[in-house]
Amino acid sequence: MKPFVLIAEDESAVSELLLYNLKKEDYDVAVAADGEEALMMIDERAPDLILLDWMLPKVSGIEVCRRIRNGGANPNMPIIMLTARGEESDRIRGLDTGADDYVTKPFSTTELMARVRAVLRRIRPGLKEDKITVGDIIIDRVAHRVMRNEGEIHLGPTEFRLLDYFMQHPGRVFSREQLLDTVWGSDVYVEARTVDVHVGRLRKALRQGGGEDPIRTVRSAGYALRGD
Amino acid sequence: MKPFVLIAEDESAVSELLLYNLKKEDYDVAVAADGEEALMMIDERAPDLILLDWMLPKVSGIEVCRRIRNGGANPNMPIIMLTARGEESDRIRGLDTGADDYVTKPFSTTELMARVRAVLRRIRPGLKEDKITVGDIIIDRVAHRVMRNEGEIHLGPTEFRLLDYFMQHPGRVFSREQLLDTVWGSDVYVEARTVDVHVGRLRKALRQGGGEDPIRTVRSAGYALRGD
DNA sequence: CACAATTGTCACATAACTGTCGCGGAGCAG
DNA sequence: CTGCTCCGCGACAGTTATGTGACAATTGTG
Repeated sequence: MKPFVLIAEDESAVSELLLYNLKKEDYDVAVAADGEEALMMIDERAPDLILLDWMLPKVSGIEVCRRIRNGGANPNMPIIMLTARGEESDRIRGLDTGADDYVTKPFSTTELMARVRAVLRRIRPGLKEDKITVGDIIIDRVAHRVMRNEGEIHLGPTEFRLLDYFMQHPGRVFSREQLLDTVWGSDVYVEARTVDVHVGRLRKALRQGGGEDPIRTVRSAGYALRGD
Repeated sequence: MKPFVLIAEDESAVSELLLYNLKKEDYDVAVAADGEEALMMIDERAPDLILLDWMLPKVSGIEVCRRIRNGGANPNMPIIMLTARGEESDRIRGLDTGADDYVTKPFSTTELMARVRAVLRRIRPGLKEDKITVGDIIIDRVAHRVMRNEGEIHLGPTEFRLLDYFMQHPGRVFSREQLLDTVWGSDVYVEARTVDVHVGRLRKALRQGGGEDPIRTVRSAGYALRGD
C-alpha cells in the first residue's frame, strides 16, 4: 500500500509544490490548510507521515506536534517540520517537541524528498505494535485502553506508560532507576520510591480485572511483569 | 542470519556512507538520527553492533553507551564509538564508558569495515549470558528467575547472586574469602562463616526442585557448584 | 474560579532478608 | 578410637526493602 502523507501548510504555493512532487513519487497525499483541519485529518485518516508547517493558522504546528506526541492516536507518527530559515531556537524546540526531522524554507525539493524517504524507511522498525497481549491483559496503545478479562481498566497517564513499558518486555526485571529513566524520562528528578507508589496504583487498578497480581516484585532489584 | 548493525549518527552524510558500505558487506542495517531513537531501536531490535556517534541530539552517545552498559537488555552489546578527531580525553572516556572500539572522524571506510568485522568476530570469554544452564538448574538473570526441573525456585538477593556466581564458574572451588569479595563486595566485612549459612540457605531452596545437592563442600577449602 | 484527576512524598506497618551464635555431628590424622 | 578441626543448621534479633493510606501540590476542565 502506498504511504499516505499529510501536508499541513497554509501557503498554497508551498503545498502545491509539495503535492506535485509527492504524487510524482507515488505517495497518497492530502493537504490541510490550518492546524485545526490538520488535527482532524490526522485523527480520521492516520497518515504515515506529516509535513508540518511551523506557523499554521488556528492551531500552530508546534502545538499539533505536541498533541500528536502525547496523547494522539498514534504517538509514533513521523513528523517533518517545515520552518522559516534561521530561528535556531525554533529548530531546537521543534526537535524537542518530537519532530523526526526539520527542513528550513526555502528548501530543495529533492532534499525534502530524500528526507521523506528516509523518515518513512525508519518507521518500519521503530513502529510499535498497536496492541500487545500478555497473559490476560491487553493494552491498546492506539485507543489508549487497557482490558483484562473483558473488563476495561482505567489507568492514569503514568500508570499507562508504566504498564506499556512492562508489556513491551514481559518477564524482564527493571530497577526503579531504569523505570524512572524510561517511563518518567531521564531529565526529571523524582524519588525512586515514587515508582513503588505507581506500581501500587497500577496493581490496584489491574486488580479490578480479577486474577492474580501480574506484577512481580523482585526484592532489591525492582519489578517485572509476569511473562508467559 | 545476517548481523544487524545500528548506526546512531545525526549527520546524514556520514550515516548514508556507513549505510551504503555496511549493506554492501551484507549486514542488516538501520539508522537512528538521535540518541532517543537509538535507545528505542536498541531496545526493540537488539542490534549485534552499534556504531555510535559521540555527539548525538537529545541523548548523547556517551549516555547511550552508559545506559547500555548498566542495565540494558544486553549489557555486552558491542559498541564502536565515532568521535571527532583529537579529543584524546574523549577517547579515553569513551573506552572507559565501555565502548569496544573507537574511530575518529573522518575515517577510512575500509578501516571501519575491518573494525566492524573484528568486533563482530570477537567473542569475549567473560561474556555474560542472559541465561545459564548447569545440570538441571537454569538461571535467568534478566528475569531474575531460577528454575530447576520445571519448578521455579525463589531465592533471596544474596542467594541469587551466590548461585549466579557459581553458575558462571561451574566446577570451580571458591574459598569463603573469595566469595565474600565477589558476591558480597570487597568493602563489606562479615564473618567468613556467614558464607556457610547462605550456602545452606541456597541448598535448602534448591532442594525444592528435587535432585541431589548441586553444591559440593570442599573441606577446608570452600564450595563449588557441581559442573557436568 | 471551583472541581476532579493526577502526581510526588512522607510516615508507618509489615514482610523479607541478613549476619551471628551455638550446638552437634562429620571428617581426618595419629 | 581419640581428639581436634571443620561444617550444617535451627534459632533469633537486627536491619532493610516494600506496600499502602494520607496529603498537599499541580494540572487539566468547564
